[in-house]
Amino acid sequence: MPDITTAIRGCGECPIRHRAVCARCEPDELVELDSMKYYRSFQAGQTVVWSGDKMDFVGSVVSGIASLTQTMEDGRTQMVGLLLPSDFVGRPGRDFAAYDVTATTDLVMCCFRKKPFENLMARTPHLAQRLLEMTLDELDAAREWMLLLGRKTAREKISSLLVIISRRDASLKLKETDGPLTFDLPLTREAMADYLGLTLETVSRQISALKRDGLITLQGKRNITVPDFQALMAETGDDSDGGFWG
Amino acid sequence: MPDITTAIRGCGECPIRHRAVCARCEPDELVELDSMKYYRSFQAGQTVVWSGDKMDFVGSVVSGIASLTQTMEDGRTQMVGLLLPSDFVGRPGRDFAAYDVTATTDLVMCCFRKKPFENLMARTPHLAQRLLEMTLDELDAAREWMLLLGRKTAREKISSLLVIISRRDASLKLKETDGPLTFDLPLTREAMADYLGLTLETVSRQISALKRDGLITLQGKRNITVPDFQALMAETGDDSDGGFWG
DNA sequence: TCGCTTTCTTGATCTCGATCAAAGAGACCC
DNA sequence: GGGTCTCTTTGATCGAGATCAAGAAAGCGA
Repeated sequence: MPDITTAIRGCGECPIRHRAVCARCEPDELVELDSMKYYRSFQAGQTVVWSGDKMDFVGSVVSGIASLTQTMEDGRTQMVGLLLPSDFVGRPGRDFAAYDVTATTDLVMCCFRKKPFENLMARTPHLAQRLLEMTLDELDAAREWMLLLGRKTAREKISSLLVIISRRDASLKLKETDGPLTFDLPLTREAMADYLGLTLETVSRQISALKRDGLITLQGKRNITVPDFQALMAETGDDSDGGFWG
Repeated sequence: MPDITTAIRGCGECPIRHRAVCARCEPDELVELDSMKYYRSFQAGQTVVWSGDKMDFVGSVVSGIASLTQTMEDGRTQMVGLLLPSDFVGRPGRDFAAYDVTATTDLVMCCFRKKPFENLMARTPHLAQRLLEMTLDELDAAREWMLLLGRKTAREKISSLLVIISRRDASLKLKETDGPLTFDLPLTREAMADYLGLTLETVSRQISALKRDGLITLQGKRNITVPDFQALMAETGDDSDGGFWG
């Protein structure tokens, strides 16, 4: 059982972009495991690292969801990755974060101090191969997303996102895929918009439209039921066989 | 010096999606190097592999440019990667192509037969680490492109593409970056549109607009001069320091 | 040189999603 | 309960880029 040797709590404001002024970014909790790794937990909405900041660790998600986002000077933002449990973040050999990493839900990460991790990698050939596998998967996902961002309509984008989330949820629960499927959206409308390259109003309207058309039903704002998965799939524009995400 | 032991000229049908109309796909030339690798050359426009086809090799670009594209059932296409000399394509451990790979210009590839290559990888730890590096670079590029596809305007997209191409061209020629910069576009308007998530008409209009505004001049359709690189950069929406592509 | 094809440009119009604006629905606190 | 958040929905309008439609320019083979 890990021993809590440190617990830090920070504070202040978080003005996006001009981060020099940001005094409280990471009121998180830190749990020391050994000389190489430690757990850190974040509440939903907290920032793990800012793009460009020094990042002296790599890590993987233990529980919860984190997002990678890029922001332009004028504030336009695009989510470029969603990190689920077991996903890896950080680049051995690079000292600065390339993206903003944010906790989308409550989040626990297992962090490895960079130097020891790099040493481990040099000693363990299998580790690089495993990371290569994972990175290639991420690259495939990123390219799938490029098709979505570049060519899909708003309705197709929303449907695709719902399909992906419900698929993942179903696989976690090991449920059969026929019959109604119910799950919670782990993202706000705004986060969905940032992921899909839309505005939050359009996201809201398209969700309402899918509801109106009987493709989904809502309980509250975040809980979604898909009565006919195939029907929703047909709205995504993807091959019916499921393609990459299948 | 490699010995030409085989020279094949291939052909047939291409039954992927609606490609049945395609009568001749890969009239390429093959140059055997050794039991593990060989060269193949393609003319501009030829297809290296179709998405979903069996792919019993991995390879890297020797000269020319290849593109990775994804196509939806109704024909919408999105380019998801541009392969420049030294770039790698194919995934060890996967037997089928995930994307259409097309020669954008005349192209020479160095192909490695998959099995021997996988054996080599198992024996050579450094190889996986090198591939990991390259894949992480591609992932960064893909994510940069996601921001472009999701959030940039048509003018910003075109400017970004021109900046990337001119940067690469300048670095190949080892020219100083101040002063006018001249280069040939290696892509048709349609290919640019597929890369940028636009239509070819919009690409054409935006290029005309940049010309009208004095940011570029054209000699013919493909040869572009950038009189003031910083001015063009300012149109991309990116940080002035160049960010990832710098 | 003359077609013929491919590539590119430009114009007119339309539409989907953005933008601007307001109000509803919860959650939380006092 | 009221007050004040944040998140979400919905309406009205606008505009960037798509679509439809001609042509122009360039390349190429006969």
